Amino acid sequence: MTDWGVLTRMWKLMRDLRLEVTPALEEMGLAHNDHWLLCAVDEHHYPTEIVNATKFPAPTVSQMLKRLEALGLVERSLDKSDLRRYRFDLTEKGRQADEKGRRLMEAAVRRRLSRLKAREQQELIRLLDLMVQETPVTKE
Amino acid sequence: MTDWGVLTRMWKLMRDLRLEVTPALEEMGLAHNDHWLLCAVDEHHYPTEIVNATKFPAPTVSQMLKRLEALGLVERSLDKSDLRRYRFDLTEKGRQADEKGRRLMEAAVRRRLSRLKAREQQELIRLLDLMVQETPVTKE
DNA sequence: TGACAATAGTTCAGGCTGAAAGTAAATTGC
DNA sequence: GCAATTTACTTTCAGCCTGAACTATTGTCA
Repeated sequence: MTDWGVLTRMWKLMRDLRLEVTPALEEMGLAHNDHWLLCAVDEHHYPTEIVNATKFPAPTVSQMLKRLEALGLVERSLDKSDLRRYRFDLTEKGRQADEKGRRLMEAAVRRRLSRLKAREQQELIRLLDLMVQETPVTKE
Repeated sequence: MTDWGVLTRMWKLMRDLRLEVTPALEEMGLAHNDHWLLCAVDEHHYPTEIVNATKFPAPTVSQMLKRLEALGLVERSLDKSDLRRYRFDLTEKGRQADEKGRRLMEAAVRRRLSRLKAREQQELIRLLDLMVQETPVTKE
């Protein structure tokens, strides 16, 4: 069945990409998901927004931010206009880690994606895009 | 850049599929990766083979098998010809859980895949297949 | 045969994840 | 103005995951 075929192939692909990239990320002190968080902090500066963007559970984000803060990759500051809120920003070190992680991951993808012709790459993106769209939540 | 685009889309897709399917799997007492293990046990009956097939670390497989055994989904038996080895098989209950999990995951994929035309679905599989092929390991 | 290496799998300790509960500030409604 | 509710985020705790070290059995070869 096509459904199963697509699922297993994607699963293997993501798994293998992760296996390729994890050792290098670990040398930087990053757990495998940390890089996605850095990306999120780069454009969403508040925990709630980061939760919405990444769909990681709130406590996970809280812990990750605490850890990344301890590593000096993100910086926490109080929002004077609403004392419940913390603002987070990438530090210079954080920006570099983000850059480097991103290059690593891109390189891993490119090794595989380069097997496709340019037109096929475009087509792949288009098809993935169709699938990524939100499915309307069905109520019960 | 195309590489990044493909990566982020696939990441989101897998994440969302997982979020959709996890609650139902949890009701069955399964953690999010357990289903892949059941699939593996269905055709590879020894831990070492399961490690190779899934690329989960050996201790992970060991723990998962112990847990699934406690749930009555897999069955452990000693290999008389090599006392270091254990053989694992799905129980009837395990086969049913495998079936059910698979139907759940297929349904989740189908909801998204059905947005593509039949020919596009075939094309997607073909492109994914090209990417999944093992990259020869570069020695240093 | 008997020492040494290789193989199969497990145990353990520590880190990551996430549901539930907690704290603190802001907002709402009377 | 002030109790009740909402919002923002954190802490707690239990469970899953995994690298390192371990046990037990088999294979090798002198």
